[in-house]
Amino acid sequence: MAESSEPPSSPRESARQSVTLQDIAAHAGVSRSTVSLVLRESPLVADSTRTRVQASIKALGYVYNRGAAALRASHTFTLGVVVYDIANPFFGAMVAGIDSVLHRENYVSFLANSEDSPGRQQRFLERMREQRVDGLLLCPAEGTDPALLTQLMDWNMPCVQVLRHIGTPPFDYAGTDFELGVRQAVDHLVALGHRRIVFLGGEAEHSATRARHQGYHDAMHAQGLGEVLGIVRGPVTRRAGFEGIQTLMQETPRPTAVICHNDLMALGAMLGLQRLGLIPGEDCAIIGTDDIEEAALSLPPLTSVATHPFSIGEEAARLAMRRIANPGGAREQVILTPRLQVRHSCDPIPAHGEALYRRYPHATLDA
Amino acid sequence: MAESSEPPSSPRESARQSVTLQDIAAHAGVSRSTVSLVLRESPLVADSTRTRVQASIKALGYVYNRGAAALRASHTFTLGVVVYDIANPFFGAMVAGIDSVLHRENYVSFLANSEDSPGRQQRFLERMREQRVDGLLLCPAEGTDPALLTQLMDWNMPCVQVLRHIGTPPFDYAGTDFELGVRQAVDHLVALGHRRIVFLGGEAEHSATRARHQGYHDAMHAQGLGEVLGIVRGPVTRRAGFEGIQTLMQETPRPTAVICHNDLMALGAMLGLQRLGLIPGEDCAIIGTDDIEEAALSLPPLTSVATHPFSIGEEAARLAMRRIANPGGAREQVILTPRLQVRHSCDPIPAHGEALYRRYPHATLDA
DNA sequence: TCTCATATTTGGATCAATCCAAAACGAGGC
DNA sequence: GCCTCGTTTTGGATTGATCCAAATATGAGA
Repeated sequence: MAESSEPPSSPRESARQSVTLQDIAAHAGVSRSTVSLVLRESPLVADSTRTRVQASIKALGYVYNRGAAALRASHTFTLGVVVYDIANPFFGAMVAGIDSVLHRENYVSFLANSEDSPGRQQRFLERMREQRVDGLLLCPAEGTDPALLTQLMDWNMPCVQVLRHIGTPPFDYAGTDFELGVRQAVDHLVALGHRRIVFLGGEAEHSATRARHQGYHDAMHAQGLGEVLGIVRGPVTRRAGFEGIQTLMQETPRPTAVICHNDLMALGAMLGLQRLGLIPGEDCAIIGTDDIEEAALSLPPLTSVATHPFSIGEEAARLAMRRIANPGGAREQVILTPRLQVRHSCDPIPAHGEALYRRYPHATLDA
Repeated sequence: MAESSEPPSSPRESARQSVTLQDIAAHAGVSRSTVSLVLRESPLVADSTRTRVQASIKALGYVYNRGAAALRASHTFTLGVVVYDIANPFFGAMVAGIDSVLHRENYVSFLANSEDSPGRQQRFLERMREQRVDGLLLCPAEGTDPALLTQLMDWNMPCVQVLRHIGTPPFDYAGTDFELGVRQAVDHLVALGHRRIVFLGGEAEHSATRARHQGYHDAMHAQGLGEVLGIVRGPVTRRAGFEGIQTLMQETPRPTAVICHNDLMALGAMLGLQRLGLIPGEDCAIIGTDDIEEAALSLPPLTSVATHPFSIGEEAARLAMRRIANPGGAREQVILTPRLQVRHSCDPIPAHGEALYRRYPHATLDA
């Protein structure tokens, strides 16, 4: 129906169907099998043969058919990647890290954005199974049933969890030490003289949140501030930061410092302070998590726990490569060390005159 | 070698190789062909048969093999997507838009980050051909040879260009009206009383830059400001904005307003002003392009030409679906209309006392 | 020159689906 | 009871590579 009589515009020799191994073999005077070996860069074939075959491949304009190869071979050189919010620049950087490693390894990846919906995630994973991908990189959607891991094992599908994890060890995982990160933030604030330190964000539904809350709890206790204030649970969006801090600032006594679940929240929180006519750093210190690029550009520049998304992506991809090469090997957890990137959102600014921020009482998230 | 004697942990019946159409057929008492028709939701099969077959499929735990299907069928329900900077939140949003459409259409996509390298892009495209993807969504890397389009036609590979385009029409394209966007920015500034308006950024190596420059040129002439100032070409990164504006501010007479190629540059430019002790809006108005999420969060909130990346992604994906369904159809260009999102980076702030921004003379991109 | 080990090459079976032309079925009409 | 026509179903050919065991070529040493 949609089949025109002729391939519209190719004066070349794509006229016939398509060139196959068989054609190359005939042209080069060898067998199909030998051509196949050349394509796969097998050391078995003699140099002279290899050269001849390669010439034929070029001459006939051969195109390798991965689908056909995959039918028989055990690998597809293909990976599935699931993130839950690709619009978040943190994940953009992470995907860039993944891509850089896969490119070197001659792998290619399917990407899906689960939007934190376990159903959507599940559909994609099933599709990946149908595509016979060699493995998965998975940032599990919030609320994912831990049984998913068992399912993937049943499927015999290597899976590296990234950033968040579900189920119980051992599993493959690449992420950062969130507990340490929060501890660094708390210690930094305490050193600056803060005691009323709140942790803002997270619903405790997944590991990355639990780890942060645990880190906060432990660090506060270690500093002898255990019960001074606490954790405010909630979503982790800009808006949640914007609104959350405004609520916090109405409490008495006020907190003097807030550590945010991620930079998006922290940037929202700074805007929220401004909305109240307060000054980030002076009226309330703010620390974010992730150190996305934007963090350096806010006013004041945001102090943030750098979690190195690009590196996490690289490590996750490398781990997946190792697991694919050795499916039975011991599971690994690659935990990067975060680093507190100190900027100016905790500086007590020497007050002189009207606070500049108060010039923008109209600051909102939408305008 | 890496083959353990037993699939490690599946008490289920994945014990044997894998379930094929043949097995389903036997179980349901029909032929292979019928099962295939059921899988493809053909209206040919009788309801009773369909039900029976579906039951068998479920009972045996069948997994569709896309590789095998692709070998014979004309479609793979697979797409290749190439962007040049996935870490840029603009592209994150665009990819999210693409993903949302593809998900509805039961398509799945390979993603590559070309890093604006034509070589890397070419490698990926060849790989996509090997994978027999049904089509491509391509944001061409800077410096891509226009002959690429001819090559893709030779390959018989549908391709929708996004945001940038190479070659000459007709081709499929989805993007925004950059010329109009810049015109809106210029007109807005002129209405505020500005005359010394500079356009900052772009190397004129690709369509999206040329269109912006053209739009600037036309709008300035329409306003009778043709030769007042001009375009400063260069890279389009945050750093370029940061440094570019500092150079501009040392010229005499200074520009009073700067329109930036994208928001990243604009955010960098605002920081650059602060570094000089100048105030965005008051000492120099700034307008960005894209209206990424961060734009609302800067201080002052950035006025920006909204280009709706999510919608562009959706439109591009929909166009690709149409082209795949009808390869011979007339090429389409889907051009969205940008909208000037006015915030406060052009407000002449009533001066009172020391400018708050001057409190952060240490503002840099790295700290 | 013959043997034996090593280095190359090969053909047939196989992977798991789709395509297609033809066969089987079932219900009306004559 | 036979014929026709539309609806379902089917078997065989086909897609294009890899796997594997066996065949052949090559070279060194006796």
